[in-house]
Amino acid sequence: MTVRTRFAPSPTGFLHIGGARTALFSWAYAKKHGGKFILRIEDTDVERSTPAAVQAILDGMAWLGLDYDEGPFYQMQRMDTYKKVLQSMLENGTAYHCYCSKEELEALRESQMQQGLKPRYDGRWRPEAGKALPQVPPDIQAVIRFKNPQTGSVVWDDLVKGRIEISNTELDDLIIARADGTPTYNFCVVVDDFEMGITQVIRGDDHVNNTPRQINMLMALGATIPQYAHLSMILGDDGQKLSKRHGAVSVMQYHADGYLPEAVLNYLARLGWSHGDAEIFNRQQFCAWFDLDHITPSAAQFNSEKLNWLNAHYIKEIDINLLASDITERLQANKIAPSAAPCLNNILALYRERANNLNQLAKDIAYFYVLPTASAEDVGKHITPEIIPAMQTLSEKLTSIDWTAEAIHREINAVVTQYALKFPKVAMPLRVMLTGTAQSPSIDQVMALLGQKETLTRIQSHLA
RNA sequence: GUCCCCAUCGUCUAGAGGCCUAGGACACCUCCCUUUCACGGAGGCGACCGGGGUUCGAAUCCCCGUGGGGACGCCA
Repeated sequence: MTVRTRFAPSPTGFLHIGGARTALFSWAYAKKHGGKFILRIEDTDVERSTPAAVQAILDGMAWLGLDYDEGPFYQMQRMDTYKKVLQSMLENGTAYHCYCSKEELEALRESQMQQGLKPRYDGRWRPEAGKALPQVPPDIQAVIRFKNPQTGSVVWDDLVKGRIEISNTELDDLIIARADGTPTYNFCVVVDDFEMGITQVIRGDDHVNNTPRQINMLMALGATIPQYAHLSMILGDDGQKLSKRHGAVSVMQYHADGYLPEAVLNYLARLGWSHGDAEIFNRQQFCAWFDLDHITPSAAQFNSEKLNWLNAHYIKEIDINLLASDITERLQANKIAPSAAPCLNNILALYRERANNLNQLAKDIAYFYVLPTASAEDVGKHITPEIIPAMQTLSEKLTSIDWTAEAIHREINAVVTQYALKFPKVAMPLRVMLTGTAQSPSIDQVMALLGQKETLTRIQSHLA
């Protein structure tokens, strides 16, 4: 049987880091087994679903390079199918109408909680042989409930958590269609997983409790039960649960924050999954290695430091032209247009080795295209009155040489010798004058890239 | 409250009864490289939640605690 996995987000917000990992694992599992990966948008919550959120999910997946073989399917467009299944369940007695009002149910829940019981529907409208049902109230629109088995238990062998058994006495008759007739989550999932032939359901472990209900419905529909793999949640950097208010950032936020998708992907892959000691691996390698056996059942805490480390790695690795176009966008976002003169590719070749963030990288090289302003502190510390004569001499020497890093280096050395100084005594003021900061790669290389004219202009402006 | 799940360095993890004096990675510390800051290289610090079993032998299996988390919607 060919593997078919799916990612089924609800479009009520952006694609966050936990959802992205779920998608990644489902995607990788399908790739690994030569199967199909399906994207299904679970938009049956009309109140909260938005087209913007759908787009955000699509964008997030595209950015990470998670392509799907089928879909996106939208549940709201599959109403006819659900209605049909609902009707047949009503007919064969696996579902029934319930006329309880929301207030009635609320009261029931409350009293059960008070008694220390697990709140659940008491089955007052559940048809039973020889049981008299209440009078149908005229003013209430019925919901449809699934007639869950009341004895026995549901058992499945979870691919990450192992065997899980839940007694049917823990379950109640859940609502599968609202009063307005729209089907609810648990029902749509079941119908879709069945009809789409999903073989492995890989999802967050907040769904563990839904699984027995879904299995019961699947059985009522005569479906083959898929395998389930429940992934533990991802905690924030501080060990706290991720929430909209607390660190659950959109994957696109990582793009905005200067991360390469390769780094985020690699990081996410290692969060809860491992392949021996392997830490760095690309998409292809991951797909070849991925399996459900090496997923950790416990929750994982997000660690930005490690993401930074991976980002640094991929900034070094990425194709220089791709890096240049990314950095160009970031420069432009800061109203800086990289000109042809100092070649961006060459600048990046020099700077990528030391960067771990694209925004920082763009910021660090901005001085090539826009005149930097050094802090008074750096100026005062490095451009001292004593060094001015040496700088003046250097400036003169630099006017008549071949503009290469080697030649520049020779001239600096000559001045260092002439004035009996240490190399940094000359290099540091140059750094401050040319880059506006006290940190940069080798100053001779910086000068070579900056160009003779611009270099001399900047030096002179500090000597005048 | 009820049900379910989880538990190895600060963090991510390796670990399928002897390969474990518990390995790797991030972070941190030291040193080296050096033209500043980084990068890179070499070292270092640092963990099996507790208690009982089972076994010749347990990080690994079982039980009980403890701690954490999740679920209990006409949300998904």
